[in-house]
Amino acid sequence: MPERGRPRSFDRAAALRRAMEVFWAKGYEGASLSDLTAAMGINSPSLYAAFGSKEALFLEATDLYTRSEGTDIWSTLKEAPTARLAIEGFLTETARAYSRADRPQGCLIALGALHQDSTQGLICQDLRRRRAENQTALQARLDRAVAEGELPADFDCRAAATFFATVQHGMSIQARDGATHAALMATVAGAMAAWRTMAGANT
Amino acid sequence: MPERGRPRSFDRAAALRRAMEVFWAKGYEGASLSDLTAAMGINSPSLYAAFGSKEALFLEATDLYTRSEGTDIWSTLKEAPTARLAIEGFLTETARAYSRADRPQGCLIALGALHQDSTQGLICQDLRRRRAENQTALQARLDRAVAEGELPADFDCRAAATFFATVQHGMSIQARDGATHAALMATVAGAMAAWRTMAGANT
DNA sequence: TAAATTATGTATCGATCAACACAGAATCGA
DNA sequence: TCGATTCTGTGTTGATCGATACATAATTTA
Repeated sequence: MPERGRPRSFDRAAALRRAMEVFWAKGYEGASLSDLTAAMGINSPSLYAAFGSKEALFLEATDLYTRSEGTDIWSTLKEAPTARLAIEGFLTETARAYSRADRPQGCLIALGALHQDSTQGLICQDLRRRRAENQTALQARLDRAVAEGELPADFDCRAAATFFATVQHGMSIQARDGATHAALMATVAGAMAAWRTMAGANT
Repeated sequence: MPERGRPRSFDRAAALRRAMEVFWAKGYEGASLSDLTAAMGINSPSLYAAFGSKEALFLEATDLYTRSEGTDIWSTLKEAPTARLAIEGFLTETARAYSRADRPQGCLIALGALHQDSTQGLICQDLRRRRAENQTALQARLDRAVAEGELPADFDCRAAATFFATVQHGMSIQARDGATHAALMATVAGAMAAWRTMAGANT
């Protein structure tokens, strides 16, 4: 019954993916409707009919980003057998994802809208929430390791999660500056050097 | 002889400082001429007469930023007696500078223009150059420590500089997300934990 | 086939963008 | 005092921003 009237003549999911790539490369402000409609292959009335507004399109695009581009990173974090391998895998997957030749460099969540503004308060807030959720996921993995006795009880999971999340954010800027995969891995190595001090050499 | 014709009725240096704060808070794209002229207390023709264009104003503002806001961070790096204290001081000063209540949070150089665009290619390029210079300064300090025998000859100065520069970039995003000074210091502690592994426990 | 419904393309809306034309005002050297 | 020079405020420029009005096309239900 949702099939009444003239059917849509374009692939909504494909158009959303194109929009995601534009937002990813140019940020929310930097992506104009002209950029978006050109990449999506549609005219603006079709965009508004299908997605509602530029804001709503961005929110849907970030959702798609999290579901498609973020899965490797966050599934590695959760499924790795030890906390150390979880953090190392998390950062290694980040280095790989941020330096893919066929994708914009860096992270849409980290770089999409950093300057709060009256016209994009909602966007900023949404990305900020997503970044906070990521940091929470990091901390949850470390908390689990403490609960399972893998890490000492006095391990500061909150501080460590803050640190590793910050490193990941920095890697977005580094990648935007054209850093190679090897350069990003140098940062990963540095972060894992911190791990050895924080968790002890035996973990 | 530069005093001919009607004298300027506003303080050019003070106006530049106001412009710097607007760019710092909103980024290059996000700062409109209305924002700038309102903060500077002048009309747009005065802005163009005194600074040339929005682009030129931004470049002058980043220069002022480097000279005024960046001095503590980079003088600490150069003047600290040991490499370890240099890095620790560099990061500690960063944490302080990025979380000042009377300033925008994070760094103008890191956050001012991350999305390359035809209209702001020059701006992006300039900020990128400045970020590269900062990383070079970090590496130079570490190179010096190796040359002086403070660090082992096989210490990877380039990788370490990449790592600490990346941490600093991440702290800008962290600060933009409202991180307290204490939270930023948790990241500093993480980075210094890496130092202990990289340079050995005795440095 | 007719009525209802939804999508598309063209063309445009008012608002805002960065930048400037122009005339009057304020200082200079002569 | 006077011309030359430079700055200031008002008003406006063409371009672009995000978002729609409107007529037409394409489908479903009756």
